[in-house]
Amino acid sequence: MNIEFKHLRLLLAIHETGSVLGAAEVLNLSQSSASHQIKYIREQTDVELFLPETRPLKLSNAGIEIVNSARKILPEVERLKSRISDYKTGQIGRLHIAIECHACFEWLFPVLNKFKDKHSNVDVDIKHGHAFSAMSAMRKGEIDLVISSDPEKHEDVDFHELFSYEPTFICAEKHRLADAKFVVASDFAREHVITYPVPRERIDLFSQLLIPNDIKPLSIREVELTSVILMLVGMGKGVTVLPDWVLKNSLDTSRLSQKPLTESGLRKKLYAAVRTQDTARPYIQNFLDLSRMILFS
Amino acid sequence: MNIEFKHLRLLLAIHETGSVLGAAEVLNLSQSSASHQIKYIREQTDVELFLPETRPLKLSNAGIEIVNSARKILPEVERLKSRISDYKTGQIGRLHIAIECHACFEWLFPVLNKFKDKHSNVDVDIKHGHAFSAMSAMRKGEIDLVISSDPEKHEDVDFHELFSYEPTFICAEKHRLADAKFVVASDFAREHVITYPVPRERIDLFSQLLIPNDIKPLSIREVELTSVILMLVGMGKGVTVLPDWVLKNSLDTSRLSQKPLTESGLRKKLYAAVRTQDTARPYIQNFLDLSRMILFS
DNA sequence: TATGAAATATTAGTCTAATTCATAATTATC
DNA sequence: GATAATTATGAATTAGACTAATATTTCATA
Repeated sequence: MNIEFKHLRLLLAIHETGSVLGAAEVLNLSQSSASHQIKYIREQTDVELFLPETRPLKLSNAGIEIVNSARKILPEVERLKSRISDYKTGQIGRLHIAIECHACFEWLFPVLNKFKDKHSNVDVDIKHGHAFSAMSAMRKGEIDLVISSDPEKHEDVDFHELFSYEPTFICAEKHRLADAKFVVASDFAREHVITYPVPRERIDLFSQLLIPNDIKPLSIREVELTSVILMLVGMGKGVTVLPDWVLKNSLDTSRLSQKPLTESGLRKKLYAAVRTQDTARPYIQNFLDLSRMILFS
Repeated sequence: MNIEFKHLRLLLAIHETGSVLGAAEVLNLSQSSASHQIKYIREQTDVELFLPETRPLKLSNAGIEIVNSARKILPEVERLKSRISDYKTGQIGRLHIAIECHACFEWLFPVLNKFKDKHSNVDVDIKHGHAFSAMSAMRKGEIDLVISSDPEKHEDVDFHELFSYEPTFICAEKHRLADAKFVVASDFAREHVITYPVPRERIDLFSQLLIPNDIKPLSIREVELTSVILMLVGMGKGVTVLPDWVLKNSLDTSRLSQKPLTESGLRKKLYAAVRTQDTARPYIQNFLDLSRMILFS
């Protein structure tokens, strides 16, 4: 037994207009075509669809069954079509984000708050557990955007530059390095370092300075929250390296001193990676715009 | 934008098998056909359905939207098909009954009780408010079966004989007519008649005896319930005429006397009218069988 | 970076089936 | 009973769905 959407639409239209001719007009069909379709449905279902000799044409109980189903099915199809349209215009969608850069939470949260105002129908989430494989997870469709500081080349992935930042040395204001013009790698050999509990290679201080220069700090203490790191540093429990923007949003910077790393200072860029097929999506573009602006607002 | 059931089925199969080829095999399609269909869907929707370079093939967020809709729509279609099948085999259906004969409730209720045991999925109901127009209401599809004692000729309606019955005179056992061999029309001129609150023409006593002979009883009292009529008759408040079967089911017949009407007795037949297109339906036949047997069980 | 195997895309041709026009049949209405 | 309106049918046309053959792409080896 084969039934198509058009048959459901036709029966529904007949039910509503009370005639085959009227239904045909509503559906922009010829009367003949409508008649043929009805014949086809009868052949397929082998039930009487109408009551004989009634005008306006009335449906039999079996016909009513079909119309009832049509009333469930057809709106669902229309809903699907409009969801596809909404998807194209970027009104709906999914934005599941993975961040490789731990300090990025500091600016990501305000960005997402603004984002949600505009795109209430976009499913926003921050996904953990993709630390190493964020890029391949994105290519597999598990996540939609990766915040990363080192772009990789992939056919199907676009890297969008967000902004550049400076990893800076931070210590207590009474620290021995608080008055230095800048800090170099060897300085860390005498320091207790406080940093995030993530692999060393993903921390600027290590990847940019300590590993290349083969320097080991006196100790490394791992702390999850940026504000707690700053508090410990302020108490003189150690020093840290964080992006320059972090102190901008910190409540209490009075007891902290911020210095460039190396004489010329370090520079890093932050990127948002999205699938090429998603790059043009309006809400993606909006996310990029918001991210680029957030540090200057 | 046009989407057909087959497209939903295909995307669902691709999602489940993880490849176009696998989906094509499941759906008994050639690989080429499946590929063409995908192309068509992409043209229609203008969205990317899949993530590039993933094996097993993964759906994009838009593709997932479609699959989600497919999971709602396709089962609904299957449900419709199986309802149509059930309808053909008589497992489901509607049996909305109108009765012209008021006393028929007496045997109709037990019939329907038995009927419901066998046909739990048939929507059974007794419809009032069609007293005059029951036949045309049935032809319009508002009801499905009419219990009637006078068949009319209609192209699209079948009358099925149920059983014949005898309208009989009933009075209290100490009534002056309690010992008569039979009762004739003129006898009623001296009687208080108790009957149903329905138009006279639809009451056997009037249509068969009193109207043809132009006889008027002393009074007419209208009572809804058969058992109450019998009680009043038993108390000597009047006499009545009811089908012979009524006393069979009555609890207390001891104080009542039952007599034929006219020397030869009256004979009437009861019919069930159904639309011709419904006559062959299994549950209709079963209803007819049960009705024919009920008075002899 | 070649190479072969597997999966997907494309092309062109065939065939089925949907639509339409013209017309017939039916039904309603006066 | 005649006429108008509606529905059904037949034949021709058109559209489009399927397949086979082939090309292309992708993947995993070497």
